[in-house]
Amino acid sequence: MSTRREAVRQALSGYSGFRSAQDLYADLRAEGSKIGLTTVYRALQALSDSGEVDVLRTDDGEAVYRACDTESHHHHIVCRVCATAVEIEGPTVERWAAEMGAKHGFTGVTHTVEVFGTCTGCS
Amino acid sequence: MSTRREAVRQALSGYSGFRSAQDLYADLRAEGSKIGLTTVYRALQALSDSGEVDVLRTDDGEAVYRACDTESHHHHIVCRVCATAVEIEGPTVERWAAEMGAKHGFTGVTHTVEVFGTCTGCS
DNA sequence: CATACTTTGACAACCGTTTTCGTTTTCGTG
DNA sequence: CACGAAAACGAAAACGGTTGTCAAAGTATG
Repeated sequence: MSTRREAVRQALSGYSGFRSAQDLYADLRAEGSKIGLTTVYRALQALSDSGEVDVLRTDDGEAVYRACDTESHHHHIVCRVCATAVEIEGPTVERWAAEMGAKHGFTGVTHTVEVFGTCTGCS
Repeated sequence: MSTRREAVRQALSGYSGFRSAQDLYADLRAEGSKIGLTTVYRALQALSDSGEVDVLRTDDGEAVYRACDTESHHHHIVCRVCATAVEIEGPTVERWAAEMGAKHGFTGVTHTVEVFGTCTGCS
């Protein structure tokens, strides 16, 4: 496990919400690191592969990343004003997605669920 | 309302699932149309603005569009091989999303849910 | 210290999307 | 029908995020 990857992980875990690769790169450079953009992308990809961070796409196609507290599969409810994200658990959805897959003869079923709203502070 | 836009709308409604702008462009050209890619994008954007089609992003950042048969809110299960999409209903998820929002003090809660799998024909 | 292997980062390539801009089509009006 | 303004069109260039390339730097091993 390289130092650079660790640096990216730390930069990401300093935030509670989602952060884009470019943002993280800017953060690290601002801190004086000489890291390259390529490496940030590679680190994020590796972290995402190992399940240490979540990835999702914003509406304009940019990938955003988030360091998760828990290892398990879960979803988020994201404030559409301040982008704060709260982790939510959903045995209900998991079961529902699996059922729907089975019902229509689909195998290897996965799903993405994102919930958006306005949080208490922003409404 | 222009002829081109109508052509794009029809090309899209010929499919039951999601279709990318590039796919639609290829479809139209294959039919002999001399439409330009730019126009396809413009038409899709206009249709999306007016709420006639839904847009979402695939995991690799590409925008995909669908013309919905029903006005009502529903989701899809998409085959990751052939991209066929089946509409599914989910009172369960709707309720779950609403509950989660309320539980964390979020207002104006919306959600996106997409289920992926491999359909019977492709597995 | 020598060697093999991995990681790094500058830079270029990619790809879907958007913008630009000159041309064509559409449409209301005389 | 003819005319001119306004809208739509499409080819090509620009754009922006992401990924690939490759030589240099780092690291472990013997």
